Amino acid sequence: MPRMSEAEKQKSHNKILEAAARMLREEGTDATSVSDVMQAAGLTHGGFYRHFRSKDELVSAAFRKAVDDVLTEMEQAPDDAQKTRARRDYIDTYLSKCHVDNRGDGCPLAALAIDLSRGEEAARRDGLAAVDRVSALLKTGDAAAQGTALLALMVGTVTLARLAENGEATEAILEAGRTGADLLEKQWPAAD
Amino acid sequence: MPRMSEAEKQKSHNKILEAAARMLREEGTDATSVSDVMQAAGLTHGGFYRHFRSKDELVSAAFRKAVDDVLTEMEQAPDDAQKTRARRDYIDTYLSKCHVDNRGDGCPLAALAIDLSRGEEAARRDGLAAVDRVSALLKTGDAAAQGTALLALMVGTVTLARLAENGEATEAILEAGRTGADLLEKQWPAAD
DNA sequence: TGTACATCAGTGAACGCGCGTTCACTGATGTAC
DNA sequence: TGTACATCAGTGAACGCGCGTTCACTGATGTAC
Repeated sequence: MPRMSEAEKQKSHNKILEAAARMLREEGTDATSVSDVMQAAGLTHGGFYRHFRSKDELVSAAFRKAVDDVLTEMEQAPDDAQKTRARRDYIDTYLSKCHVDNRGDGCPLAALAIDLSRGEEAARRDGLAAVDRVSALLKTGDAAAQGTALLALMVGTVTLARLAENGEATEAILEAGRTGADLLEKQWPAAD
Repeated sequence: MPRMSEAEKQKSHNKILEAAARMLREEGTDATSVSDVMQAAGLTHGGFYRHFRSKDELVSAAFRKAVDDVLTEMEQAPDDAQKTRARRDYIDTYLSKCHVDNRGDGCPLAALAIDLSRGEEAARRDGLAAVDRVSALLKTGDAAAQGTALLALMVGTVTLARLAENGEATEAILEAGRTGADLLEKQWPAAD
């Protein structure tokens, strides 16, 4: 059966990355095994090291892919009106029960920031780069800090909401987050 | 050498809980082994099951202890003036570099909320109970949602700040969180 | 108060298991002539 | 364009290792008389 063509290899590579990006967000880095990822990608574990040098490298690559997936739409907005709309949609979707219930394709920071912060320096750098990127997209004016605070509130809200099992408690936490986000958007103090 | 007296057993029990409460917050639930905890408590791993039925039970107990440790001071404030002061201190300490750098005796929700949310129902219940308890202490008026939003912002801020390695980036994220917290405290919309 | 005995906290070897990683192997792919 | 051969993507067995948990054992503790 082997060997596959270069095009086939690229397809396998993408499948592994996609499976990892989903599973890592669902279960965390420690609970996601290389074998599980390879199986989800339709391959066997032995071939993993033709694609990545280590599990750590996969985690980094999958995290960056997840960030790209989640942000491309917002970053591609051509003008200010579109940007504002994309930003609104992002916040509304972020603070929704759907996001809380679907970790696998949700915010990579909400799912993995703690794991990354406990890992190697390279992993933390990836995480921090994502923070900067999302913060920049979220701010309404000049204040970078506004975007950062908004992101922090959103990450915290979804993290806490994921502790709730019944819809009522989840919704209460999300609603608190929405009210807070509104405040941070509209009342952020003008830069000095 | 064995057997120890009941008093000695209680001391061992407390040592195990304290070691676990610290190590779990530092490394997370998956990366903290029963053997590591027992060693940190000055015991050998085999005796663990005289104290807890499983690792899951230890995680729950240690999380609850950590929440108690972190909140007792604030909850014991006798009058409103003391409560306000304790609340202020809590927020200031929470959003400090010291808290970012010291996971082991920091906020158990910032350290473990994700792990708990991925675990058994009992673990999630413990986490949600902690959210309710802290939220109630953080709100300034009648609005429970205010406390929840403030907690979410604080948890998110420290989580993101822990991705940064150098003091400058950490401080920028913390400062954004502080400004946001101020806003949530002072500008929260009056209840209808 | 003293004695006989059951209890059980703590020890350390052992259990089965899944982990990340390595390796010999297969055979289609890509390349050099 | 056809042929010979090196490359290497993917397979599946195997590696050492640390995990959570169990267990036979020890001997001081607590209890019953």
